[in-house]
Amino acid sequence: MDIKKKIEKHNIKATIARVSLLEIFSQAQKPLSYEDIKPELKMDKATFYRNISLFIDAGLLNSFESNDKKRYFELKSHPHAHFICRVCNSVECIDNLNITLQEYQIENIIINGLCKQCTVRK
Amino acid sequence: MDIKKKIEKHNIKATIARVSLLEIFSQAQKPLSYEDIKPELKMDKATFYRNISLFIDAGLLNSFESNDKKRYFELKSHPHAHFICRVCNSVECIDNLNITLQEYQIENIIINGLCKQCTVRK
DNA sequence: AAAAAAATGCGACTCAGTCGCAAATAAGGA
DNA sequence: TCCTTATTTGCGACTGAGTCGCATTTTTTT
Repeated sequence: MDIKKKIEKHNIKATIARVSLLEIFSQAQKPLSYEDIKPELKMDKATFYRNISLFIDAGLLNSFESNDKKRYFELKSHPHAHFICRVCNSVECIDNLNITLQEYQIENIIINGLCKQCTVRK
Repeated sequence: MDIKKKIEKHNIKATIARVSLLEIFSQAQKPLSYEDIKPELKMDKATFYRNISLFIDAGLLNSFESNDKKRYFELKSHPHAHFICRVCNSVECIDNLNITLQEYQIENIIINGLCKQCTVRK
């Protein structure tokens, strides 16, 4: 089981709850909010957040806030930016965008505005 | 009264509550959260949020989420990015960063990571 | 000045996220 | 295998941002 090893590599015990949680993120193609995950969640809300924090601290997960007050989580794979549409609230991953800032260490970039579809409709 | 005119320009009635609210943002040098504003707030929480939404829809204010689960508001003046530090949670305005995305309309950019001070301390 | 429309305050509510604690599960000896 | 200890989990209660309906106040219109 690949995921189990991935967890244990970070000195975290691979409990059933944790493996199933990371599995959800592995199968997703884009960031997920608690609301997205809730239906298929087999653990308590508190446990969910505790494990999410654990994964974030370990560097396995990334989290950021949308403009619609939702917090999104995703697997920390390759660094990339996220575009969040003000109108339709969709979240898109933006690759091939390289920004550097002197003396700052960038971990995530969120761009707010109008997505392709919503720009056209204006 | 400058602020009053600014509000009325957007077809919004310049009530006392609204003028006082925009005044707070005019005097601030950086984005403010509800928590920051609360002490000097003279209106009800509901009214505050209603007026904030109004200003945002009118394009007078900008809002974005920090990584510490707080929502920040600021006057929409010149377009610029924001840097939020994962460690000290400080919010900094980043000028002279120009990013363009084909077919997307960018309204705000939030960069998460480690700020200058916290990068050094690592 | 009266009637209609908009803005506000109030209270109740929702929902994400947190915390303490007790029960359950896992790990480590002897 | 049994006992002890450390971790993890579920449960319930709680906080705090943000929303909603409704009655009251303020503003606008006729």
